[in-house]
Amino acid sequence: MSYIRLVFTLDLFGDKKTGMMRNTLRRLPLYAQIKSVLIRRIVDGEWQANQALPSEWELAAELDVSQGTVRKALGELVTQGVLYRRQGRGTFVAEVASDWGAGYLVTPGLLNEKPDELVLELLGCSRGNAPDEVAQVLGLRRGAPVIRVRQLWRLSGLAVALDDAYLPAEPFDGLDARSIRQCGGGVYVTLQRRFGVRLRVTGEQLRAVMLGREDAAMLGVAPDQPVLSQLRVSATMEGEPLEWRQRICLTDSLAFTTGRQP
Amino acid sequence: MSYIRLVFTLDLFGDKKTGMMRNTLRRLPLYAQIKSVLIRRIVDGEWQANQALPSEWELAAELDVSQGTVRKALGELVTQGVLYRRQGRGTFVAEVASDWGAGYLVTPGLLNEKPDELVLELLGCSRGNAPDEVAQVLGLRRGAPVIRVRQLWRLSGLAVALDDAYLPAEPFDGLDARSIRQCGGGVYVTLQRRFGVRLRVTGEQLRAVMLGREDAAMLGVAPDQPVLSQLRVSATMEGEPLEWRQRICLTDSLAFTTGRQP
DNA sequence: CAGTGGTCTAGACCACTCG
DNA sequence: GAGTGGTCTAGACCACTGA
Repeated sequence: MSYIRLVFTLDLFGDKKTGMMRNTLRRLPLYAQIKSVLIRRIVDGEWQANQALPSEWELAAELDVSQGTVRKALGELVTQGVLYRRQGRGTFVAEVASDWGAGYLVTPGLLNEKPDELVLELLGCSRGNAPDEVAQVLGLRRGAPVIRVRQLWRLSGLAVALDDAYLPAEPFDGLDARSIRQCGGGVYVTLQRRFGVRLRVTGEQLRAVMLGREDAAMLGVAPDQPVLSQLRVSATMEGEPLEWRQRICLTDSLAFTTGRQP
Repeated sequence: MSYIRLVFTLDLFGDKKTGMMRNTLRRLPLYAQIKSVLIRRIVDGEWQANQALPSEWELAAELDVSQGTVRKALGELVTQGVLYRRQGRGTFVAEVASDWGAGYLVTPGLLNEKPDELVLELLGCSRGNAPDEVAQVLGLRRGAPVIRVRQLWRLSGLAVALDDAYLPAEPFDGLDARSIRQCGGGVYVTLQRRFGVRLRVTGEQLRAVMLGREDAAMLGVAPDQPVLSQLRVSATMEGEPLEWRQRICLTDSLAFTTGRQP
């Protein structure tokens, strides 16, 4: 519409008349640029969770690309879990990912797909220095200031998992137990609402270890039993790692499935 | 070209002239039907592993659909891991999935992406009756005849995992230790080569358990240590479950990552 | 250089949802 | 019935590969 918008569009997308990108300007495919624009606008709060985006045709007109290109961009965001689609209704912003992450707990045996009803409980939020491993993964200097968040997961009252998350302190100045509780207890929800940062899981490792005395006390179970140790790194949509998290998960009565919740 | 081909095409795809499917004939989208045709031809051995398919345009002409539709079908098969693409070269049939499956072992810490060099060793292949859980998952009657395959995984000589796989005996009559060894020791490779069945993992569960005495002996390690217990069900491309597999995985020096190998 | 996958457009119709 | 996502086509150009 405006001059600003016109300049912006030309700069970002190149020559539209031909339907092709100018080679000199080309960095990313059009649909990838559309993705970035949409992510930016979602993170900036232009559309809230479970709210519908403009239709594919409206977005196409607004962004001055074809509907197919918008569709491709939306499709990738759906795959990434940022959006979801409902035929005949529209495209919607997904809820921020749960702190639990992909996968879910089910009764062992692979048939009963009982979705979990996990309850998250914040144990504490403190400041400290980054352990070497955390610093390395998050790209911080040794001993850099970090925020440590400890959480407990309960399934129908019983403790089933214990989380230990580290975030760089610098970009998250106001993050404390109160603000996390205010947002419902989840780190990801809090980062989204308070800092406009939307994280996604980028790496995960699993091991079987013996439950230590301290963790056992936190969980209220006997020590010296085998537990699933889950290591996870999450990053911004742009790929910058911002969270290192370790989880101890009891799997004596529940099994951990990989993949998304159905 | 021929009469047979014409009838086949019309029956399968409906009215091509309009570019739309006739409502009366419609069951699946065109691209999904193309997928089925391609899977059939791949499983039938029309193209071998790492061999190029005809180009998208050739397939489009042959199947009497547009290149875009072929592309969408190929794209989903790439996502499923059946095919892979190389820009400027072509679309190729992927190797049959390894018995190891998705995920891989790495040194703990999430940074070193050292791909594994796992060696598979066949311990035995015997016939027996399906345990109840296996029968239930595979849709067999209680005590139905099954084939049990035991395998050992080694990483630079050291045993790291122990597999216990069950398959229904009926469709796999000639399957024995000799034929599996002949195909390199993998169950999936053997099923593909000898029976034209291509399996894909459809479900996976993980738990932490204590290593039992017998399994410890098989692995040549001390019992009473925590190990990762992995339960997996695999099915044909059409979705019929055909394999139940349990794995014991040592994770004291190696961590198990989720997701595909990079 | 020819051939391949990768991107993009414009236009069309279908299937679903909801008022 | 209007509006949305879902599918399909035809045609074009780009970027990469390998002979």
